[in-house]
Amino acid sequence: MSVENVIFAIQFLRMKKKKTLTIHDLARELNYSASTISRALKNHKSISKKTTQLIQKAAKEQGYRPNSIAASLRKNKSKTIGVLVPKISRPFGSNLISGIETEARKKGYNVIISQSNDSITNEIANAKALFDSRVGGIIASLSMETQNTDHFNQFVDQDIPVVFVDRVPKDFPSYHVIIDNYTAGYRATEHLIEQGCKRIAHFAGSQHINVYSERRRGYVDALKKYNLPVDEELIIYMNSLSFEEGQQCTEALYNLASPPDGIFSSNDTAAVSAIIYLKKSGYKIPEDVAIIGFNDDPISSIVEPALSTVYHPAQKMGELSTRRILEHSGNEGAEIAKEISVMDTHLIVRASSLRKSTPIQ
Amino acid sequence: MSVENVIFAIQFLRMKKKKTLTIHDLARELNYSASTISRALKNHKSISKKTTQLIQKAAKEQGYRPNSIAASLRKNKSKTIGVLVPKISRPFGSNLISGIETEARKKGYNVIISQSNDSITNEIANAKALFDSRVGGIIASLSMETQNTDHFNQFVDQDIPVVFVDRVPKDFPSYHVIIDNYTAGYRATEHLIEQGCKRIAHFAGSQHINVYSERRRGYVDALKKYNLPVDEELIIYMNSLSFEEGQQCTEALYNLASPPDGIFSSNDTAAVSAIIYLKKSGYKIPEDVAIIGFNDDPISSIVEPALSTVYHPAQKMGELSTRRILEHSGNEGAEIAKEISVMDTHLIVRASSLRKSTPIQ
DNA sequence: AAAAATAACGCAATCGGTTGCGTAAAATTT
DNA sequence: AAATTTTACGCAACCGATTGCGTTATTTTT
Repeated sequence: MSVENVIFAIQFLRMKKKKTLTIHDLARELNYSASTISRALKNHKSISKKTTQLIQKAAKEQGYRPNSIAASLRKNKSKTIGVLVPKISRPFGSNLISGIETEARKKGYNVIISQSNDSITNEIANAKALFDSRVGGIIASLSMETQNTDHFNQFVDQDIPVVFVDRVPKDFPSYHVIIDNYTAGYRATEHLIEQGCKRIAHFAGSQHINVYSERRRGYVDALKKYNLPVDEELIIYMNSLSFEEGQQCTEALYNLASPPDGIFSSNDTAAVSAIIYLKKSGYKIPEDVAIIGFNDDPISSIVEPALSTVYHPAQKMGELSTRRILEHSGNEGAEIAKEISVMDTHLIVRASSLRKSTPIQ
Repeated sequence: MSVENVIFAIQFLRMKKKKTLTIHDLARELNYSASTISRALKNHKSISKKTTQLIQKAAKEQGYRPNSIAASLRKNKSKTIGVLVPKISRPFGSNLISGIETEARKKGYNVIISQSNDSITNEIANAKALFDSRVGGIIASLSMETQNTDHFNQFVDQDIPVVFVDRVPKDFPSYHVIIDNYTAGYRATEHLIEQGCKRIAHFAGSQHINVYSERRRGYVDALKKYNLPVDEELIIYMNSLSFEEGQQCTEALYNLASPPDGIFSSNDTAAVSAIIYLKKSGYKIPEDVAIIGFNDDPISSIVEPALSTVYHPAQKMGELSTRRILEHSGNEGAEIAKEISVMDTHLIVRASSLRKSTPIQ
């Protein structure tokens, strides 16, 4: 058996794994240097038209695919956006990500996702992982537990753009993409007042999270504006705003001596749970209790009566966040310390809050 | 101005961007070679305990973070799983991804997502992008349009494990993670028959997609088994199984001379749209029409009457798919041509199909 | 025609870990 | 004590693309 044969045998065993074509393979074959191949493939002007075409043609024919890992290493940054959200499987999370993915892929960026499950420990670990893979930017929505955001400093230090979405920290030199939660909370409450509610309860979330404290602030101010008393008994602070928690809290709420005739919930899930609980308990919605939620989740238009809610542009927020990252990546060292983008939102009035019997104006 | 000053000035301008610590920086500082640092950080046995501890301590103190891009390049594969689904924002998509992310992160893998929006063009482009970023494995659920899967060959050629989930191709040498759609369709239909339905319609999806053709096959066989006629007029082939399409098709269906008394829908969205349409039209659910859907989306337990459906373990399927990838990556060149994992599912019977008035047994 | 400018490409370092192989020193065996 | 093995580490190539700088050949300018 000759040496030739041995080599052949080994190669045969490895045949399954075809070697991927590199820029150097093309260089050798076409009698050009790797640099020229690289430049030709990117339409660099210093390479002649003829050569460029020849190289591109050969690359295409032979199915050359660039190794973006190598490019990333060399350029010390990857065309990748890291995403850090509490939960992917919630409508907000998946719509946000869908928006990010759509916009990112348009520009040739990949999207790496991670979820904190509302745990700060996970959030920190995920931030590390995203950093290690040298993402070109990061889009984050904070976990319920997050009070300190030091784990995002590493990105700023490297001039890696950070965009906080929806649940954002108070002070952090980065991009923010949010909605006006205060005004939304105000308008939602005002709407209930206009529908004749006198005693309006509020399902609140953790108050160190901006979205929940702002919604609460809007709620309180609307009551004050219309000279309604602010009764702390009617503000229910929930941990998760889950369906189960919503049911329990509603039950407690309606065991009060004087239960509310309206509920502004900080999310749709809890609002829907209230609707279901109250209907079962014999209350009429919206006649006895008018209800408005937040987010416009799919369930809100399915429940009966259909839930009034605040539209939350999750998909659009994802798209805008991505654009912010890409803009920043375009002009390195942009001198932006902080930029807040407030996206549009509006009430969606459905049956759960519309008392046809009491037209206000 | 001395040269020193010039350099200082330049460095000052760049100060914003702190240099990241590399293995070589540590090597220089600790008087070891880069190889030793690298090995020590991975607890390689050829490095003494003392040195290992010393190096790990220094690395930790100085906040060293490995550049996983560099590692990926050298090892020619990344600890990254690529995901390709039709739509992230649908419950199935987001739950699947959630499962993938959970399992992947546990093992230190990143997850890159992409959505085809049910377009074959996007699917091909996304497959390319995932290949270019040299993912360690790929998990895919086919688009509605996909009939040819050549764009997945590049992964097989490189021995990059491919897992198809839910919507899978007929013949492809890879892992498959599915449910038994035939049996599920059979049981769902059987359930309606047991509830006294005699004329059962079926909302079907594109028949070149395995999940829809299998469900249809189960439906047909159940009818035959119970000696009910198979009326092609009652099998509605939809394109998207969307809410709107569901409503339109339901309308057409109930304009027939003899409309059905039961509907087995291939998804929950269309089933819910039928419930809402029929209720509005004065039909009683389940007395006049018993309905069962597929997937167990959140809306199915919110709609009234609550929708009976087939449980779809999306999250679990994501977790298992990920495990398949990791197993394969563990033992290179595993001789697996094809492996099909069928996950458990079951009926969830709710009010929309439960005719208390007609207990069969 | 000489000088200058431009076009078209190659060289070689670089990004930051990883790893096969080599080697000196220490430990163990005979 | 000599021979052998083991321990602990370094050298240098490597992964594949990118890019500053340099070098011819060609074209343009004066």
